This record gives sequence, structure tokens and C-alpha cells, in this order.
Amino acid sequence: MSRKPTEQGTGRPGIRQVAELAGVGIASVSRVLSGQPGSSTQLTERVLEAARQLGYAPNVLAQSLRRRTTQSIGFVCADITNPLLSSIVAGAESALSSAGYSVLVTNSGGVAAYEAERIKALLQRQVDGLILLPALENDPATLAALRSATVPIVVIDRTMPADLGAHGVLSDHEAGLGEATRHLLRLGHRRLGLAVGRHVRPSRERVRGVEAGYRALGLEPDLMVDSGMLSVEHGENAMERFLSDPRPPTAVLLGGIQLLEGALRAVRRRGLRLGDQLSLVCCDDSPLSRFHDPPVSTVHRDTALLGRRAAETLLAQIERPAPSEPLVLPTWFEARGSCGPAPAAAASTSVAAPPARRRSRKRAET
Amino acid sequence: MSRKPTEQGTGRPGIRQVAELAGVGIASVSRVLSGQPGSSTQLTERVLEAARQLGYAPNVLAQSLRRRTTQSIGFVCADITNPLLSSIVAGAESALSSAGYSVLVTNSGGVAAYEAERIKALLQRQVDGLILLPALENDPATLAALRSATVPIVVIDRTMPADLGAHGVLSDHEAGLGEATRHLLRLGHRRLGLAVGRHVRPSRERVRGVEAGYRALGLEPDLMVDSGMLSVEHGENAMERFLSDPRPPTAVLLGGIQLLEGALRAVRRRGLRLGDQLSLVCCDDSPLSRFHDPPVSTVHRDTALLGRRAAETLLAQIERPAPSEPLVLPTWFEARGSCGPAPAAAASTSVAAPPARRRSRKRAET
DNA sequence: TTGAAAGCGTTACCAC
DNA sequence: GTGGTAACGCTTTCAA
Repeated sequence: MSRKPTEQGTGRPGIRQVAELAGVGIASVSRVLSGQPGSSTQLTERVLEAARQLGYAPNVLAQSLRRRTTQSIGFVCADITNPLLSSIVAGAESALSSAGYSVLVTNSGGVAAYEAERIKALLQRQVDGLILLPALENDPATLAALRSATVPIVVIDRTMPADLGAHGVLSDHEAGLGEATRHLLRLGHRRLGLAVGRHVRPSRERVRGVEAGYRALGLEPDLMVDSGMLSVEHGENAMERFLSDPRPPTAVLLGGIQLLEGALRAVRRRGLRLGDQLSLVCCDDSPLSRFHDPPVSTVHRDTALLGRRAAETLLAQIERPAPSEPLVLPTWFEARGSCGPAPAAAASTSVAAPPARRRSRKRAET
Repeated sequence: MSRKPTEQGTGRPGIRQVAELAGVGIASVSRVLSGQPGSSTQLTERVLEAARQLGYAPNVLAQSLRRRTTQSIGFVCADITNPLLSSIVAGAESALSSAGYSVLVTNSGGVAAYEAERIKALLQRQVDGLILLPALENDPATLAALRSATVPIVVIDRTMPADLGAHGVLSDHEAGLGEATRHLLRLGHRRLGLAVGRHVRPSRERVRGVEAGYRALGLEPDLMVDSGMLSVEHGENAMERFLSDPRPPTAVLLGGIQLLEGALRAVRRRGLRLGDQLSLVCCDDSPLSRFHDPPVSTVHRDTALLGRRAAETLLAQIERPAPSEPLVLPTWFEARGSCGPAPAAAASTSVAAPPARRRSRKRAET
């Protein structure tokens, strides 16, 4: 050894320091510490002891550069602030970090331009995979960024162009809304309002679910759809629009929890009693839905599971890439007090009345 | 060139490919692409063109290894699922990624053992700094992990041992609870209930705030404190405990949004009318608080700002480490319908009555 | 102004 | 079994 390369004055100890202290070769240290077989117990122990003594921790950056895998994945999310999304993120993070992966989270705030940038940045950081919960399904910049990826991609609740080769983990929104719709129809409602987002799979599915619900009971859909940006304001506006229609729906379905507060505001302003004068269903549960008086009927799903499945799908694809069918997770309807018989219609249709619900509010005071 | 090292069959182009295509040295490519001055326009253009043509994107891993900075930070959070925390994360993420940093988020789920592990993992990934929102303030494993860090640490809303050298970004919980308390006292309440978490700064501060509120009006604190794990169940149990006390408080303060749903459950079960028979204040706003009937009085704070300030503090410390005073952000009280005059007490004390609130519910029906 | 070469801290291939 | 040593893909002296 004619020349010591790195004197490593301060700074954390490197693998060389360990090797030196243990009096072994640097390669042996690497072998022992990364748990590869084929080292004598002798050597193994000396290395371990030296590492412990120096408080050595490997530099993952260098490992990743060499091993060509970073054990990290990127999670691109439109809005972590949304409790639904954050629970998806949490579900995924938990599964991923149990598997030894780190998660790089980026919050695009729904701005498509950012989204593409963040995706590129993650790719340059050499993430081993990507989980996406994008605002849009067809933003050209985002798609371009994704196309340049060579790592597996899992998309949650979105349908991206097939040529991306992305793997899907989806919620079966159609089923839940079908259930909800049939419930409402059996209560005698005939005209429904539905507020949804724009240009994303869940919105399309929800519309289809409601229409399917009508057809399942042999009825022709009589549906007002309002699509917007899924905000509190959107909720309020949509509800206003529904209620001021010449032929207003007697029941409204909200395709997103962000709509609830605004919608309730409009309902309250009009002094309408939910479950009586107007029935309401909201997609995804929340404390507000559970605790509102009356509680708001809900189309449920397990969001943490959605995140976990996305993580598992990604890990499987990282391990062994292969084409895959989208994974579809269930959605189910829970009737609560916000749904009641249609106001003026005493079940005059041929459809069977629903099993009597436990509510029995005096409907006086109107 | 006697030997071509990397033939780079497939895989993404490296800096060498760019250099070769541009017919320049590898160092020049580096210089041009990282925007260093001192390259002829000639060369610059050829490099840029070649890079564009190959779709070259630098490998951040290699850059980081060489530059000894990863432009990434770690965010350790007890529970992203909590809307408050997720909005803090979002605030920080936004500031950090604008500054070109990536954020590694880990969700400890409040399990201290995980927390320490995740911190170590982040450190091995050579993050340039750490933002912490830990479950506990004094977990030995977590502290040990943190002590081994050589990068700046910012702690949000926690007081960690001083020898850590961590920088603090805090909320002034004491002020908000003082305000709330004075409001309640002026309404004639004399005995208050306070539910808080365990062993964390916000809880201590909240207790102090309430006590200070009493003293500010020349009163001796008459306070029931219930500390627990800040869950829905905790909220329910605490409220039950308060209400079944031989001398029950006439107003309750909840030190955390997670408590609200449970507390309201207990209130409803007892058939108590908020703002009449019982007054209620909750720390941090939520749709449920805003939309409850009556709306729940709230101690507000700007959580996104908290995250942003944490990020800014960290960036400043990364840039130029220096001792710092904790940054304290404001908290303020908003009275809503859930607070009313103390039931049996007709302001018989010397304290001035509050400015009449606009509520005027008929308090019959009891 | 430009380029060769020496690392950054690892891993993995080869000889010994 | 063990230990050189050549990469991994980049940045940064240092000479030219």
C-alpha cells in the first residue's frame, strides 16, 4: 500500500476504516456486512466487532450506485392533504418500509406541470418504481415523463394509456354506486343528482354505476350529473344547481368527500331536512358523515388496503416484471339516516319497498 | 483510448455517451450540464444538443456521491393519516421541492421502535437534514439514532433534549388555550375539563395555557385533566369521565382533533345540548367542527405554515449551520356555537360578561 | 477553454 | 476463504 487514498479526517467511518481496524481486506468487510456467505466465523466476528466499535453504517448512496438498485420508490400524489389520499400513502408506506424500501413522496397539488417535473426528478434519483395517484389521466407532460421510465409503475384508481405498461390498482366504484342507487330507487326516488370530478376513472365509473343501478331495476336513468374539480365550492355549487333545477332530484350522490361540506352548506341554507326532504349519499367515509345529524349514507372502501395493494403490486413487479391485470378492490354501500323515502312518492311504482330502516323520525315540523 | 470501459448496451445513456456523441471530454459535459461557467458557446451548444438527442438525464445518485450532498431530506412523522400532520407534511414538501429537494417520508405509526429504525435508514441514505414530528419526546432509541446524525434536525411541536442541537418550530398552544379559557370563564364557567396527550409539548402547553387563563382573571384553576393517547376512544372516555364526575366541568377543552368524534359521541349519548348544558372547545379545525350543530369553538393554527417554516428552517441550517432559537407560531381562538353561558351560573362573579354572542337558541325542552 | 485522471464509498469479479 | 482491483456515473482538481 504505497499511498493511503482517503485519510477521512472527520466524517463518518467508511468501509476502509473498518477493514483496517479489523485487519482484513475491504472486500471481506463488504461480504460480511451484506450478509453474503463464505466467510470464516473468525473473520466475520472481527469485522462485526470493528464495525460496531466504529459505529459504522454503510453509505446507501454508494451501495445503490454499485448495486444498481436504490431500494426506494417514488410516490406521486395529487394532494396528501386529502385524508383519503394520505391514508393510501400511509398504507403503501407501511408495506414498502417493511420490505426495506424508502418512499419519496411528492405532492403535486394537482398541478399537472409539477407532476411531470417531480416524476422526472424521481426517475433521476433512480427510484426502483413509481406509485401514482395523479390529478389527471392524460396530461401530455406527465405521460411523456412516465414513458421515459424503465422501472415499473403502479397507478391507483386511474386508467392511463395502455402503452405505458402501468399496473393498475383500482376501486370498484361502479359497484358501490350501483348499490347506493338501487337503495335510493327502492325508496321511491326516481331522479338523482350526481356530482363527480373531471376526466378521471372514478368519475366515469360512478356515473356508470348509477346508470347501471337504474337499469338493474328496469328503470331508465333520470340523472343530473355535475362534474367539477371536487372541492368544497364544487360541492356547494353542484348542490345549488341540483336544488334549483326546475325538476330537482330528490336524492343526491356526492362522488368525493371533498364535496360534502359544501353540499351540506347548501342543504342547510335551504333549510332542508336530510332523509326527509332530500336524501344524500357520499363516497368515502369521514367523521363528518358519521357524526352529522342525520348521519350521511356512505359508499365505503378500504383506502389503506388500496395503498398496501399498490405497494405489493409494485414490489412484485420490481422483483419480476410481467404484464398484469388491474387489481380491483371492493366498494360497499352503507345506508344511514340521510337516506329516506322520496318526498312525494309513496312507492307508487312496482319496485319493492326496501326493508324498513330503523329510523322513525317524526316528520312533522316541515 | 485502448479500452472502452462501459459499453452500456441497453440502459440509459451516461455522461460518457453524451461526451462521445458531442465529440468532447466528459468533464466538459459535466461542466456544461451543471451550469458552470467557462465553456465556449461552441462547446456548450454541442453538448446540449447531444444530451437532448440522447435524452440524457444525470444520475443523481452518482452526483450525490461525488458532491457529498443528496438534495434530499427525511421527514419522520408519527401519523400522516392525521389531517393535521398531513397538512404539515404538505406544507414542508412544497417548500422543499421548490428548493430542489426531495422528501423521504416515513410514517412511524407512533411506534417508537420503528421511528428509530427509520431515522437510521434515512441517515444511511445520506439525507441532508431531518424534519421530525415524533410520537414521543424522549424515546431512548430515537434519541440515540438522532444523536448519531451529523445533519441538521428540525423538530416540529416537540421539545427534545437540548444536547441534540435540534431546531424547533413550535405552535403557541398556550396562547390559544389561554384565550379559550378566558372566554369560557367570562361566560361564567368555573370548572373546566381538558383532555390532552401524554408527554408531549403541546399537552403540557395546553395545560399551562388553561391555568394561565384562570390566573389572568384572578381565579384559581379548577381543572380536570385527562391525558391519554389522543384517539377517538380517548375522546369518548375522557368526556365520560368528565361528565360522570361528582362535580362535572361545565365546559370541556379537547387538545386534539382526534378526540372530537368520541367526545361528541359521549355528549350525544347523554343527550346534552352543546352551548347550553355543556360548552366545548377543540384544538385544530375540521369539517366536523365547522359543520356540527352547533359548530365547535376552535383553537386554530396554520398547519401548512408550520410545515413550511420547518422546511425553511432546515434549509437555512443546511446552508449555514448555526444555533437558533425555536420559532413559535401563533394560535388563536374562535368562539362558535358550542360555547355558551355556564348552565346554572348567572354570571354571579365580578368578571365582566362577554360581548353577547349572536346565538339565541330557545333553551327550553330540557 | 478543455480534457485526463483521481476519487466519492461500495460491490463483485478474479486471482491467490 | 480472502483480498486486490476494476467499475458504478459523476465532479473536480490539475495540466495542458
